[in-house]
Amino acid sequence: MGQVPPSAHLEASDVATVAGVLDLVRAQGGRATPSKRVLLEVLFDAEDHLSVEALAEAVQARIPDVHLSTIYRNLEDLQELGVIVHSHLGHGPATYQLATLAHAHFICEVCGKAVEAPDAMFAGLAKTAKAELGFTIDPHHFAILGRCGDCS
Amino acid sequence: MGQVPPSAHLEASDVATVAGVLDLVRAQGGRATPSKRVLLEVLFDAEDHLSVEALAEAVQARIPDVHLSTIYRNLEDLQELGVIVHSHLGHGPATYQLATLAHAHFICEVCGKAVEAPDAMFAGLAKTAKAELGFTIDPHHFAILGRCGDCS
DNA sequence: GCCCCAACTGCGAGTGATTCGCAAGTACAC
DNA sequence: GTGTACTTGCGAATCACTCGCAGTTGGGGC
Repeated sequence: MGQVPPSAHLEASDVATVAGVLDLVRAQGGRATPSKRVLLEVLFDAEDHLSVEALAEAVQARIPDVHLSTIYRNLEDLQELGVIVHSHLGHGPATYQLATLAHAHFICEVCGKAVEAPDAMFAGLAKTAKAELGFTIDPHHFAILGRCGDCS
Repeated sequence: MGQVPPSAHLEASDVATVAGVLDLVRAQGGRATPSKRVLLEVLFDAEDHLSVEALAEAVQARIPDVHLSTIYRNLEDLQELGVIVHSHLGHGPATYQLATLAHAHFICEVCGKAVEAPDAMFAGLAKTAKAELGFTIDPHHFAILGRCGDCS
């Protein structure tokens, strides 16, 4: 800790640092445990989404005895706090990342390549879905399949 | 069989009837087995997508001893032939339906309601994805999450 | 500082969906 | 009819999680 004042009246804000998230965890009645801290450090360091397997490997590199079920439980807690999200990039296990970095994906069903899709690309669909179906879309959760340029 | 001539030179066409699909199966070196026939009848009768569990129940109502793994294997074969597709409507098991009936879905992440989305709604996204990323999208496979009008 | 207890953890077993290996069964080309 | 390659039933295996439980520990309260 350092850049965050010793609490007093912090309000679920400053989720931009590991320490900030741990303050939020405590504010919600949780505990700032080593496994949670290291998991957060890994997530903050990650450049893209990670599978639970990859997360576990990274966490266990620093704390060897952290059990997979603990990773799952911590991920679930952090999701409930809204700090992270998971998404499904095709079949296979889910991937996790910081909520602030969430984005949509196109996955090539031939070569498996994942392409990140800018949110702006979904503006039209979001508008139509809202207007015609009353539906507010969140395009981040499930990837959209298709074929990349090389495989068309 | 009846409306399809006894083969001779049929060309993977007429996939609009059970008999037509079974001809295609044979043409590709497969066998027209009872379990495959009944599975197809169930799929042709179905109005919407069915889970493997529902399919198995319907098939077993007519042929009690069909094993789940047989259902899975037949579904896989029919997918390879392009006759059916499966899609994921949120977490939970996949659902299957005739390829000709495939469409996209919006799923409410609060109440779970599934809304069918007309393909036209994706025309803009398809165009932009193609133009900007070279990506040809197939929006049918994974549902898009969000909130329905009632839950917003 | 110390205490206490709810939150957390490791561990192993359980679950749900799907896949696999194998030996017995059967569709269908010849 | 016959042979054989495709199918099937069955049970075990796998994969991604989830759960129950008993022991551990963070951190608010004194």
